[in-house]
Amino acid sequence: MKTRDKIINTAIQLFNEQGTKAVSTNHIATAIGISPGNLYYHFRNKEDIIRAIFVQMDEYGLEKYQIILNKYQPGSIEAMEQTFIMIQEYNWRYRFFKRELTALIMNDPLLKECFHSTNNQMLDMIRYTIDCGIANGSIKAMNDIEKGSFADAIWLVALFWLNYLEVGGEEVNEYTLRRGNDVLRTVLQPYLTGEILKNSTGTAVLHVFN
Amino acid sequence: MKTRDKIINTAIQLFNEQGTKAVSTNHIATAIGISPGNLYYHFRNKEDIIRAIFVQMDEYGLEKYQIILNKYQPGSIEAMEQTFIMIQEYNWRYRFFKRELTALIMNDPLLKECFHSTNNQMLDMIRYTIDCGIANGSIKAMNDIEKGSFADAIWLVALFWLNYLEVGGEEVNEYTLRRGNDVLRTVLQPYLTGEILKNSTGTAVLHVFN
Amino acid sequence: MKTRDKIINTAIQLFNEQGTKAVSTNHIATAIGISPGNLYYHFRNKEDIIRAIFVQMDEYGLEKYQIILNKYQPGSIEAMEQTFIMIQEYNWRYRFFKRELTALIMNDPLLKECFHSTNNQMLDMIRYTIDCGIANGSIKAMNDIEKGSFADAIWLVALFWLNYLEVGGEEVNEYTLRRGNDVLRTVLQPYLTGEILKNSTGTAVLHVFN
Amino acid sequence: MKTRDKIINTAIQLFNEQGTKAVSTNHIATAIGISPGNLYYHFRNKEDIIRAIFVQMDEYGLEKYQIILNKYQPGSIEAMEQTFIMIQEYNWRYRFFKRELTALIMNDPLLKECFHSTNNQMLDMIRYTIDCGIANGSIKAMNDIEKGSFADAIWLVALFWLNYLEVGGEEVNEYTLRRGNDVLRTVLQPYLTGEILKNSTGTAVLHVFN
DNA sequence: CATGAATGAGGGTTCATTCAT
DNA sequence: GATGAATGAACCCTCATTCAT
Repeated sequence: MKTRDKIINTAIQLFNEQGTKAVSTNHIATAIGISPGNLYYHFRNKEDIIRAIFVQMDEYGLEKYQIILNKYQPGSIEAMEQTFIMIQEYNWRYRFFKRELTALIMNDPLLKECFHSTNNQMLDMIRYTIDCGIANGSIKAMNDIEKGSFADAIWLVALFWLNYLEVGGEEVNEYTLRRGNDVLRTVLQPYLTGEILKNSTGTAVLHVFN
Repeated sequence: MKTRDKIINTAIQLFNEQGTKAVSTNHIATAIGISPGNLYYHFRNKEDIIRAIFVQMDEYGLEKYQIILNKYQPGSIEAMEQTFIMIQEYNWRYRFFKRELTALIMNDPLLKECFHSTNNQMLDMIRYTIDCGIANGSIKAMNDIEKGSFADAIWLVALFWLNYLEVGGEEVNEYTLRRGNDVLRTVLQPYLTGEILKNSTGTAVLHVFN
Repeated sequence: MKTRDKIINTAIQLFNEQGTKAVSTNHIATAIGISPGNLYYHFRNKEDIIRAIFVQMDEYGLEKYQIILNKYQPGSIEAMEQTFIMIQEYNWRYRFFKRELTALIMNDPLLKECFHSTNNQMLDMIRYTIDCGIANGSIKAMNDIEKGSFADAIWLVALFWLNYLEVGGEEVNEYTLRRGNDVLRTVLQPYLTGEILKNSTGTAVLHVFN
Repeated sequence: MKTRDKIINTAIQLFNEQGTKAVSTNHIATAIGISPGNLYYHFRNKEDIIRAIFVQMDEYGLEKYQIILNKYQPGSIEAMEQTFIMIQEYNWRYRFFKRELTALIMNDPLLKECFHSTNNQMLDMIRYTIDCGIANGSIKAMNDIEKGSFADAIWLVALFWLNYLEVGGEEVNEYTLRRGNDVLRTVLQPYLTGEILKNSTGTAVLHVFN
């Protein structure tokens, strides 16, 4: 693996374990076995590393989402569930990021802009998915205000389920993630036309988190 | 005002504005106009300040909640809405705390225990409220698993609406808080028996946030 | 007991346990249950406390020595043994002082002078005792140079036996103190005329150290 | 000279002059002309410096002792005298260490263990030397208890002669060191078989202390 | 690409001491 | 005699960052 990638991956791991403030650039360099100077050859500063991680996050998320879109009908229940699972896996993989999001964004306007752009794209996708669902009859019709709140509710659950678990002192595992899916379904189900959501099997999640 | 209270209040303000890591104990002391030594006369260390803030938070939340319970029927829609508004105000007042929650809890086991205890109490209250609602007929009957997910959904929205706004780059104001109420209603409404929730007027929120 | 004496006694105890640098004036005040201001009403500063302890030490040592002189013939073996035991008890009671002696003296010229004066008095007493012993025939005759070395040897053992134990990682107790007496006898015996020193019974030491 | 060595040497010098507590890490750094950060690049903390000094002490003492063993017959009077002179030189070179020994050991369990190990080795060597002396007839026969006291007496004088001088307010110089040798001889001589110890010329000491 | 010694500002914290009450 | 809040210098140590090699 290239040094640059080693830095990014090691940084992600250490940030997840200890938080960005507790992990110094020298810690990262030591963990990889390179010199502090070398780290600064590849990145201008610590923020630069975090921004690079964000770029990776972005690409990773998009890629995974494309896979889902290729497999499942947009607006279908399956697509929604798979997306939720994917987002949880994503949130777990980069969990330091969401945990410290506000602080990170406060200190780095560039990152702030990048993040908001991505976040808005995701919300747009959700709204588009809802529109698809309404169009194909799987979701009940609703006006724009209702649609906005519905999208917010879904995105809120997807975004913060992991934080909700952490904050509640619960481990992140197959079972607690399935519970997240149940919560999402609690929000979704009343707005679906008829088809009853199958119980999540959790298998998709299972092999992802280890 | 006593020095101890000045320290707590100034710390809250600076933590909210810049985050706990960016605010040094000397910053706090300077902001108040006292010596660094004096700050350490009143608190053993930085964590001690944060714990003292948490104690204040706890008391503040309980007090506000009592006021609501004295005014509104537990399990009623009004009580829920008022509680939601109250929680948002609370979250805003101590917004650094929720933003950095995981990191704070990671570094201070004492705080971790305190927080989990409070958090579980809140969840218990929500479940109790749901039971009241079911008992008095305002909420549809549901089994225990459904009830668990329903409570999680409600608590998730209440806990993280502010973070959702911050993360989305939206200001916290009367309008965005009302939207939070709308999202909560999106989740609640389908599980209510008949009575349609009135649109939130937002007046209660209005004078609270300035 | 008067506050001033409480301060001195508590300071001795804490200094013995933790060393003078680790024990702050506030620690002393807290340990007694008085305010820091009150401590500074009784003593001008920390050094002043240490000097007061030294004065107490001096009086204590003199007093104990007088008791021995009243009971035993100066220059007799019994007087020497009793004196040795007394000095060990004294060194133990104020053990922080000998441990940190050089450092304390370095930082306080006043204390330095006081200590040297006392120390010289003790050496004079030893030389006088030797003279007595030679005069009454219990100690072999020797020239002045030999007498000087002999006095140094005796005083060295008496002064540093406790430090020798501490440095060697040995506890200070009845047994190790008796060993100190044996070492002293190893130095003394060859210079005595005929009378064989009785084995130390240790009883005198026993009830002193608890 | 390498920075690491500069730190060690400067630390020894300053510690000797002012004591370990009075000398801050910043003092050391300033004295060398390096930044505080650089000092902490080479040593984890202040204790680490002291431990490094101890390691140097150990090596230095062993090396010097080997030289003596190669030149003089073990158990011979010459070897003892040379060793005594060497130990005084050693104690002077690292005089802060013996002065503060108990305090240093109290605060650093690692150092404690290291020191005790070295100290026991030295005592073992002395006992071995006595055995050699008895075996080759230069030291009178004695039982084990006597041997133990004899070894303690010798080691006590060797260890604390310098402290005895400091505590007595005497300078450390050629003359006072020779007096130390005289004291040692006062203890030794009665236990030697016949050969009379020559007066120490002190020449070996002379060129060592400047 | 990479090293690693070096920088220096700043962080949390302690403590001898003061002083108004 | 006594209180206790307050001071401020100093301490140990960290860390993002630089730069000669």
